[in-house]
Amino acid sequence: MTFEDFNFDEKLLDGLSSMGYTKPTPIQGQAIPMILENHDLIACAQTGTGKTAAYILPILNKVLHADHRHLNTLVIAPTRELAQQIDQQIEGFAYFLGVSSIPVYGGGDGATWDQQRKALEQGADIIIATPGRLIALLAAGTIKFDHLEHLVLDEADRMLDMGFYDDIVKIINYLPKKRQTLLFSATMPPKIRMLANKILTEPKEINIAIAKPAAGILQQAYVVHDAQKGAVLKHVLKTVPWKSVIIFASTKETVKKLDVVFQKGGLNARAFHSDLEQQEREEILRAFKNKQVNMLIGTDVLSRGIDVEGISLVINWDVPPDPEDYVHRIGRTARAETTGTAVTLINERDQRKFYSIETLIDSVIPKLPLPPEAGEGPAYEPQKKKNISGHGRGGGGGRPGGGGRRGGQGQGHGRPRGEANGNGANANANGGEKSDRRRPKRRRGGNRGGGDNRNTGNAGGNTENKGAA
DNA sequence: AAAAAAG
Repeated sequence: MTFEDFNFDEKLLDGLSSMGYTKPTPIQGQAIPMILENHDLIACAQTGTGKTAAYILPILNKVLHADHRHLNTLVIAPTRELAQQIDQQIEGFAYFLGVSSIPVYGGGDGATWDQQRKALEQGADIIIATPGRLIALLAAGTIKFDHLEHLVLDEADRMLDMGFYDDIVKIINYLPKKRQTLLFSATMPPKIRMLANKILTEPKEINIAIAKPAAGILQQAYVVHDAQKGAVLKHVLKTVPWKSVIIFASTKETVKKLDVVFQKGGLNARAFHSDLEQQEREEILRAFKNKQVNMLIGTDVLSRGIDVEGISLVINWDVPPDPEDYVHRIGRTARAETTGTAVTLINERDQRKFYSIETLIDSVIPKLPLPPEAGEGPAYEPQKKKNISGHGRGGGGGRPGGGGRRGGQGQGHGRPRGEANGNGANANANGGEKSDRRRPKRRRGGNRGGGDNRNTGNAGGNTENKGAA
């Protein structure tokens, strides 16, 4: 299949080939014809699947022949950075097409507000907005959507997580009833279904996304006490090759603390979170993309959608509260057919959360032994039972970081894609069917045995849960 | 149980 198959306008095809687009991704192959046929669409897909182009290209093809005096398309996205990025991607094509787009989001000073107003007065074909500012502009009467033809909700699940349900409904009340609506979401929880029923008409459905990280990502974890995180972080930064790295933490406070440490260490790092001025956020991201800054310490505001080349390493200082966020965090590496490493530090409190991630992605992530300088860590026992005090398995030999057991660890890195974990644990070879919703209740094999840490008896633990209903 | 987004 090629882009020629879609009967795109010559100008768009020229643009595509000069930008190096050759072959549609799976989601593009499925979504583009449906969108061209004016169907509403629910698409389960993550970033990194070519999702943005999947809706932008057919919309651009239609906008080419539309009346350029009116706003034609509204894209709503959860974060400002994502809105910017979508806008930039559109600009890339617009260059060839004479189609215009405006990003609209808050956080700037008064000047930004005025700029956006002015830009809107000049008119544009496509507007990419975050909900808050959009509502403000609608309420002020600055934006008129009387002739809108397309509405896109990007990362819809994320937006609902962030409490935007009412805002979205409010925005939709300003839109013409007759329009094409496209909803993209990484997951399909009931709330998304409800929203879809409310705002879509006889939608087609596509399901591309498997909550499964790209094949090029080598995933690893260390089971640690809090006090050991620093030493392990250092070790990882030293032993895994990287040019640009993102270190994720779940709270702004943690990000700020880490930043202080990094600055003291003289590292070329910047913190990234929502307490920063928007201008600063933009400047930092720009510097990171330019490689003037090579380390970013960020909250989950960075975890979705941000596409920066050359991030070969992602470190999770902690386990994200929402398992989906894990997939998004590590998806910042290994973009565009490259490979990358994702390392997660798991303390005692986070073990259950990490286990639910392993369940979600249906694979067991290897727990590496701690480097000697970090000392000995706790065991990985996410399914901890309330043991009657005294017995239980205690710690005998079950330590992933078990002393002296480091043989052959270094080779974990830089492994070619496809055998990321180097063991059978990645039981994911199927095309990604998620029939496997079971939730094992039993304690798994864990790291018992202290043998080859890459593959400790987890498989065995998994087979048991058939009986559990 | 945390972040983000309007000001």
